[in-house]
Amino acid sequence: MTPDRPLRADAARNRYALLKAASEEFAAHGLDASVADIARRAGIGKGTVFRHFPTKDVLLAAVVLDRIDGLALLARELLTAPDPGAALLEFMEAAAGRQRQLDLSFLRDAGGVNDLLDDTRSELFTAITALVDRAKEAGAIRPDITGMDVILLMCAPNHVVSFVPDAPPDLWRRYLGIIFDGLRPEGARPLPSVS
Amino acid sequence: MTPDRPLRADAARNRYALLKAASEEFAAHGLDASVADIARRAGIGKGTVFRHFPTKDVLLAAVVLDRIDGLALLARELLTAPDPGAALLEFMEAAAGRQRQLDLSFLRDAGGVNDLLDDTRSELFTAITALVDRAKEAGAIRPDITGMDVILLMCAPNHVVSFVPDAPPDLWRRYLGIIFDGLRPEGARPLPSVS
Amino acid sequence: MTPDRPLRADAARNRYALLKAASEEFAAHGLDASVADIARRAGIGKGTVFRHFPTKDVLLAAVVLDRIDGLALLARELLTAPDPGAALLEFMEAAAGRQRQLDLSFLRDAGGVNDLLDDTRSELFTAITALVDRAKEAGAIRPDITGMDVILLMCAPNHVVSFVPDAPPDLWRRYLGIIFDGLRPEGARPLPSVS
Amino acid sequence: MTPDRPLRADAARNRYALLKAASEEFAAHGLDASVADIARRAGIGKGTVFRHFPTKDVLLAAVVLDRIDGLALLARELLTAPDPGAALLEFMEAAAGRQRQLDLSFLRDAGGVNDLLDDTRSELFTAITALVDRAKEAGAIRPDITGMDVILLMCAPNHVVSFVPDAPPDLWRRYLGIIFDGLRPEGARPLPSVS
DNA sequence: GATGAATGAGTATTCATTCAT
DNA sequence: GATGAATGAATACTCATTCAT
Repeated sequence: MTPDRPLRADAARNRYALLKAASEEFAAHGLDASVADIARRAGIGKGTVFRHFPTKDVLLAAVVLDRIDGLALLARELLTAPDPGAALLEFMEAAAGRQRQLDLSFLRDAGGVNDLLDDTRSELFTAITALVDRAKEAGAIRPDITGMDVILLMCAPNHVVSFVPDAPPDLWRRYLGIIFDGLRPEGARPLPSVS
Repeated sequence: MTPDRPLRADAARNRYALLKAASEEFAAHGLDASVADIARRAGIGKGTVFRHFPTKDVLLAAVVLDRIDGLALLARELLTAPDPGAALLEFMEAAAGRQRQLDLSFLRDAGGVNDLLDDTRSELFTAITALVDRAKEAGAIRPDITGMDVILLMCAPNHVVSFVPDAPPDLWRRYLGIIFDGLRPEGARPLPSVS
Repeated sequence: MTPDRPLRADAARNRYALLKAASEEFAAHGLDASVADIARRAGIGKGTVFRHFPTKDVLLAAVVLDRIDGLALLARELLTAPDPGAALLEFMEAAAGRQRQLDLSFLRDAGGVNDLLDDTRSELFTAITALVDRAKEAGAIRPDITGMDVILLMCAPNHVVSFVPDAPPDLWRRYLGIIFDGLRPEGARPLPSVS
Repeated sequence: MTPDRPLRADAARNRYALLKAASEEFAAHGLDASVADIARRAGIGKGTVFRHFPTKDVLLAAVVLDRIDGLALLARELLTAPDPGAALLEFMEAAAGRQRQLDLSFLRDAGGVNDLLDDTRSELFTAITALVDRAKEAGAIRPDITGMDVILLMCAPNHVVSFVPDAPPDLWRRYLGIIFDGLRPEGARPLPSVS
């Protein structure tokens, strides 16, 4: 994330605008977002994009890294919240809310490009697992749920909503509510074992 | 679906191979799947693809129609099953299972090409709503769930699993289990109202 | 023109319909006329087109040959008409009139495919030259005009008219009138010598 | 014609080479000239063609505009020449001479793409009509000739010559001579009235 | 003999990436 | 350092021609 040596002021400004623009374009058009559009939205030249990120894939990885990093930070903060169940819910809400701007699908596609990214992903995973364990200990969620389950399911509400044209902006909360109720211990049925 | 007049034997074989190959390629590469790759996978020439389907969009619509049609059929059958709750779960399992080869995202993208497709989509929606209503009357699922919720959520398990590299082939069952538990009346919390 | 051995009745019918359709399609769309459209217009299958003419070029040559042959016939008949000047004008009118269905541009593009075509072209040239010589002897046209001039200029009126969208169907007569007046001896200026 | 702001040196060079190559390829192969061939002839990449002109049609329009603009300029200049008949002949000679590289057929095919083109075409028409009127007043050409006649007929010599393989490069002068004699008042016959 | 399904080379156009300015 | 012009591989689609039915 922090580059090897400090950037010149204008370069830093460009890098920031670039990441923001890329995040928005990727959110709007998926992986098909064109470098030209990203550059235009950032108000810089196409060549400058490639000066900052040698390929489009690396740019994508940087955008994803930004997201993951923010989520990992939040997850660590919530570890000290008083109500573990509420903390987990709050985390999932925050994740879904931010994600609306950038489908975490990209998590899937941005692997192998950047070691830092893999590290940050691990940190996120660790923090979420801790959140989940606390919630389980508090009896807020059923015991057969793992951190990975939460990571995976927190992506679902936005994905689900993406099928609805002109969806109200907080429709995702409905699906997060349902899914979170599925995580609760009340009325839980044993989950199928997976081969 | 069934073409106007019977196809020549080779044409029928090609059409079948083409739909299968298209389904697989679209599943693997999304809408970016190239016609050339589809043709190669089907073992036919590029031109033959266009003889059967005048544009890539129409081909996509045909693939999607195949899926939707099968699902609608199943949903109608399950309307007469003895246990309404089990029937709904079975439907969602079948949907998720078939969908593993073709992300229903395509539901979203293949509109407007084919009237038959729109009709079949409506039929699917009607049948699912009936399934849901029966399950609600039987007390198998909470009363604030709609047919649309089910349609949307039944897409989630596969999406969720798509983030897992080398996932076991039935991992999706785990997430369907969790989500279905979220649909149950036990321990249900009121869902957030949506603006 | 006459094929090596007599065709079966249906084949002959097809061949005739094919030549007619090809003539019309070439007239309407130029060399870009598609074999599929020609076949459709003739009411026969595409494969049958290729049974009669091994390539599109050969089909074109056959169409052109038909035209040339008809013109050559007419030119020979007019050699015995009483007024040589009127005969030449009549020939040019007939040529332009028929040509409206098939731009003789094809004369240019259909060479080298068919010996018979080259022969017939020669016959046409001979007959026209004779028509011109008679007209010159009668003082109806200026002496520095050759048969080739007439061949070339008789194509011009239709070409000229092709630039006019929605041209009245006999606009070409206006331009043939002007050009023919240019062939007359009255007011003729010496033509530039050509290197 | 002159672009909005000065092009970089290399871009200007490319643009010029591109227009030249396009003009030649269109002349040689008509509208079927391929963009790839044009690019190759210009010595630039295919993509560069599309940077300069967003579609093939626009490129064609640019080529045609170049021609028309030059002709309109010349026509306006000749309006002040001392001998109106000679001025008209000179104009037609120039038109035919330039046209040898680009059949004005394109006048017909490049419409609707470019407003400037339509305007320039109108200017050309106005100037030619003025040239013709002056020549009529001077008695150099017959009174029943219009500006449109001249526009149409000035295309004819090159078309006529295009049928002659290996034609001497100034053969068109011969046919322009004949046609121009047809425009003269001496020996003019009434033109057929057109429905 | 006739048909039309299959083929694949060819076309216009896009876009990530490189490089001259 | 920044720019945007140039590049060419890739893509959807067409059509003359071949060949199984």
